[in-house]
Amino acid sequence: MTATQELTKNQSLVFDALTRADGPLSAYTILDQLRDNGFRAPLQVYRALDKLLDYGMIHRLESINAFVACAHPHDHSHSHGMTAFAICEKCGQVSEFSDDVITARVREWTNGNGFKPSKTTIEIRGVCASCGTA
Amino acid sequence: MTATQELTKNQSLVFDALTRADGPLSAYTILDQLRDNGFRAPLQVYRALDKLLDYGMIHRLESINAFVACAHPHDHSHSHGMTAFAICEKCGQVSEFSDDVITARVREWTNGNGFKPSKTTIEIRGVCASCGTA
DNA sequence: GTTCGTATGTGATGTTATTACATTAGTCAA
DNA sequence: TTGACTAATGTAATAACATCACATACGAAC
Repeated sequence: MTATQELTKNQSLVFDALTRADGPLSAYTILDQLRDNGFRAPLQVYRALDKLLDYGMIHRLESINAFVACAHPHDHSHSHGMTAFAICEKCGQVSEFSDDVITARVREWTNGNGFKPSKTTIEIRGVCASCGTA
Repeated sequence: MTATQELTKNQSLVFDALTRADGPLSAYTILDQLRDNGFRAPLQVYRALDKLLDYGMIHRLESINAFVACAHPHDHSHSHGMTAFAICEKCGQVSEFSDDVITARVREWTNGNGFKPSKTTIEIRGVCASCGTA
């Protein structure tokens, strides 16, 4: 995988839709946005999303069944760590961060218990600073 | 809420189903198991699940859309901390644990960013020790 | 140009969750 | 006891999320 991944037409369309958006989008929202580009079926979206997830260009937010463009596309600092997400339930904004201490601590548990992790999800739902003071 | 929560008939049936199970169950699996007890519609299950979640007697596993009975029903040690789950993708077994360091670290981030958390999800998917050596 | 792997198109289906509305059962006060 | 209120339940329909199965197109390698 190179710095800038070569994307197919559908993958580009889906990635652009997520990049344009100011927050996470559901697969069906993406589908609706891309109807004018010839998208007809959910699978067109899901297949593109799968690849983009593979490439590490987007994230899936498990707790809200939505997808978001990676906030740090050029930053490989957390490529070996876990990424955590704070999701505002008021405005939908997502903050992405990674924490070495949490990563280490999770790895301690998995090592200690013989568990081979493949994907770790850390999602905090709540109310962001802007919405909390408003 | 007392030590032992008073449950309604449907709540008891759903809770018992989850307690009997040796792993997480989807809402529709629970529904199927309770057909003989008069369950007909998803809502009967979802309503009971909502209450049981409220009472802290069960957990929802966001990454696999399933529910599991709390592994430490009489242990209030992690009632103020976050609960993490290791989910084996081979056998479905779920290990539940809580970690004060992770809890503290997450709280540091939320405090530092003015984020008011309501629910935090930590789920590790992978292969458990038993399945890894098999 | 044939073969092969990858990407795409399309319809149908499977799975998870909620909305809307009707009914039942228990509690409490007048 | 009645009425009013609240919680729980029953049921049908629908919404939201995801995959399967199969057909077609496209590009690279030989």
